[in-house]
Amino acid sequence: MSNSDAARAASIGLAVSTVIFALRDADGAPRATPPSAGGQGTDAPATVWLPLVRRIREPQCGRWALPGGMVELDESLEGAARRNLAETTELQPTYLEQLYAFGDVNRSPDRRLVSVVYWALVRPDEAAQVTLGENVQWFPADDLPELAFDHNLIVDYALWRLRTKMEYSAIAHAFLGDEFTLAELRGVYEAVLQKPLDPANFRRQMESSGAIEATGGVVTGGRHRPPKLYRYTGDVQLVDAGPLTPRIPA
Amino acid sequence: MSNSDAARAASIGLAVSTVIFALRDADGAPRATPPSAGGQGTDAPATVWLPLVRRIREPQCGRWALPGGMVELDESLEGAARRNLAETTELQPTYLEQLYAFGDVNRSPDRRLVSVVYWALVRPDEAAQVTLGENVQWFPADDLPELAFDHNLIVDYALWRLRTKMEYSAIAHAFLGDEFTLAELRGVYEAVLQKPLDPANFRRQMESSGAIEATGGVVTGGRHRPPKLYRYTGDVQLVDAGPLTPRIPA
DNA sequence: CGAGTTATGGTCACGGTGACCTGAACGGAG
DNA sequence: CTCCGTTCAGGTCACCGTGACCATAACTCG
Repeated sequence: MSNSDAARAASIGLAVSTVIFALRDADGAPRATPPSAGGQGTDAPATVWLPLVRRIREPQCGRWALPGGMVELDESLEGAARRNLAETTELQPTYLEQLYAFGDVNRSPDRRLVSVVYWALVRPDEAAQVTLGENVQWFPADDLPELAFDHNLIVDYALWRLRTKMEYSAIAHAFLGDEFTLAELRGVYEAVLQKPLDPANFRRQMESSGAIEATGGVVTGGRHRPPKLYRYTGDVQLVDAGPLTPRIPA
Repeated sequence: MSNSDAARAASIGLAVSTVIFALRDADGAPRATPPSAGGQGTDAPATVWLPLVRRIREPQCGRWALPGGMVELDESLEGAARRNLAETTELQPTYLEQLYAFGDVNRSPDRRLVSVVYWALVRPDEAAQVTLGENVQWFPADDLPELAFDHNLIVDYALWRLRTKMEYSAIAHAFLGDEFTLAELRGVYEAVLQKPLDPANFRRQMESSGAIEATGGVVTGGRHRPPKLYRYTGDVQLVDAGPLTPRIPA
């Protein structure tokens, strides 16, 4: 329709970034309890954390930013997100979903840049493997420094999506291993939603949802009645993980 | 990180497309009742329709496709969507929200193309102004021909989003004028959700939600008790219309 | 005026939820 | 070995939103 759109549009840069969420202890410790092993069970309240990388190039050199990079010609958007994740943080997320495409004209001071942003959930034991260093560190999601570009806005939006989706979808297990106790699962909800939940009511809701089933095993070693282990059945759809997700039939 | 990403990525084309939804009579008539005027009230069941444009260039020349085009260097993504809408269908949507970024490697046979897709809701009186022709026509959203590229997938996803969001958000009024009767509002829900709703229960829910208020006016002329007119209060947030939407405080 | 139609208001049974209580099953202290 | 503190696990109960349904109101048209 316009005169010279194809030629001009070719110079818009296309990048991907990812907001990676993991649960860690409030003091920053990597949340010892991997998949509910016999460990003495960290019961300190967990909070939401995310890894950031320090920019080593202009513009905004030195500032913390979301991991990301340009999209290659021969990779999909999600593929580009996974590649950048592996390259910068060595993470292979349990859950990965597109969040939003940010494309304001002046969001990057250099050239015109459109970023397709993904958000990811990783298990604590995975998160612990992130090689920290001068240029990669974990930050509490609710108390971030001033980030590069519009990344503060992006993280806030991703955090809102995480908390909203946690209330109506079954994504909590992406923070846990294959087997988990109800207390651990409840801990995930409490960490994300930032409010205590009644253990008995939580149990009733989870059991009636059909999303989990008992494995038969229990966890011994605690100074109390041994809790049963559960796993996700997969019966409950992960609602709206994108257009390619099989939808619940009407 | 990679070797030549910036240079290669520069040649990925960035486009926007929009799925435009409007309600029309099942036979395709433009849904006479504009903003609940004195007209004799079309009470034929409405269904969801969308306008498509015929491609006049290769690739996929001749096929029907979503209205859209390339993003210019000096316009935002939403701005590009609005411009393309105005250019191809002369529409200024009441509601416009980003849907998803589609970026599979082979979704366009020609060159690598990433499309940021928006979805829009327009009022019937607006929709009636769309200049139809050989290359612009309305189609029922649930019975589409084979479209160009991956546009069938896109429309299906947009339709799923519309129906899902209709159940928990207050977007129905985007299909109506400033003032409307509860029957008209209920008709929107019934058309989108494809199921009849109890008039009395619907009234109760709408009134208790605080989303609407009576204007004081009524509609006379029907062969029955005159219904009150309502308007949206704006108190109820349009949930999740993107990162820039003010969020409900915790 | 009566018939037909929709608007509007009310009742009632049911299911899910939050608040709360009680017993079960462990480890540890004495 | 017993008592105790803890969490697990199962249950009760009041409340509220919902769907199904009934009744009356208020208009037009024949």
